Amino acid sequence: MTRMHKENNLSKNQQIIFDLIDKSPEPLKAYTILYNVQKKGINAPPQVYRALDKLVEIGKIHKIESKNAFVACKNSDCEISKATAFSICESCEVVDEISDVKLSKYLSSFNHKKGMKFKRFNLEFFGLCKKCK
Amino acid sequence: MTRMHKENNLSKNQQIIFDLIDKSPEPLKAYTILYNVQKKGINAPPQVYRALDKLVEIGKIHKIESKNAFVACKNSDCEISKATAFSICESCEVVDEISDVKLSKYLSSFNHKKGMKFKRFNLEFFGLCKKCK
DNA sequence: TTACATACTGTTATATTATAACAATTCTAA
DNA sequence: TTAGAATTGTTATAATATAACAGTATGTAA
Repeated sequence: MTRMHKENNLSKNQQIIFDLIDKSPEPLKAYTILYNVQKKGINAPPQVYRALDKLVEIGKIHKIESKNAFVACKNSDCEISKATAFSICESCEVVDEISDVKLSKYLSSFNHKKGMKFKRFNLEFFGLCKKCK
Repeated sequence: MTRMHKENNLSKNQQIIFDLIDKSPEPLKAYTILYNVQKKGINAPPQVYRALDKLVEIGKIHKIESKNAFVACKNSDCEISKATAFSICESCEVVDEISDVKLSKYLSSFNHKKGMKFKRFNLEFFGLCKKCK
């Protein structure tokens, strides 16, 4: 077994999969990732999903729920990983992570009337990007 | 073939499935719906998904993306169906649609720096509800 | 250094969610 | 009344995700 890459805090599989997502200009789906890492010895879905789960948990990537796809976090080393917002073009499917301090603060301090305490949110905007409109 | 229930704008299958979702205290998944409407002659997944797609399109129901489940719209006959917000308890899984005019206005008028024009958004808050915290 | 707990890996099988494709029926509006 | 649009029914299959189990690596505390 190769040694783990603990110097940067990610295990071997986590690093391979993070690198792939981080280099991708678009959100990647789990099975697209699988096909692309089979040459590196990652052969089965559970290996991909486990790495994805961990990367989401530590904020290195985010899941775009409406697309079942994953993007690397672009916001200052994932400080706001529990407060995510994305813009999604309905035509060309481009996804951008929105980093807007005011928006983030506004939502983070939003209080539910029914007394719920929020720890996390995910916001997905849909529309047409500059090119497509 | 039985006649369609056009008096209220929904087809037979759409009405059956909407009624089920509307009566449910919790979000329903597509296959849970399927199992529950088989006695009414809806036998196959495409019949369920087609009705769901249409109901989402016309704003009678919403999809909770993080749960792949569907809830009836509770907001004044679905006027804001293109601007949805939900609170989700991570412990008991209770989901509530948030109807907060200020929040809705704030997000509807949010402008993306990159010049994207938004037509729609979906916001999901996660935390612990009153009972669970 | 050992031994224990925790995290990670590999693997097979299967569960869950969703759509393609095609044929037929029903509805609606002109 | 008839043509187009929407809906239905059906079979098959695609796409997404997890269960379960066995083994390996790593950190840490005795």
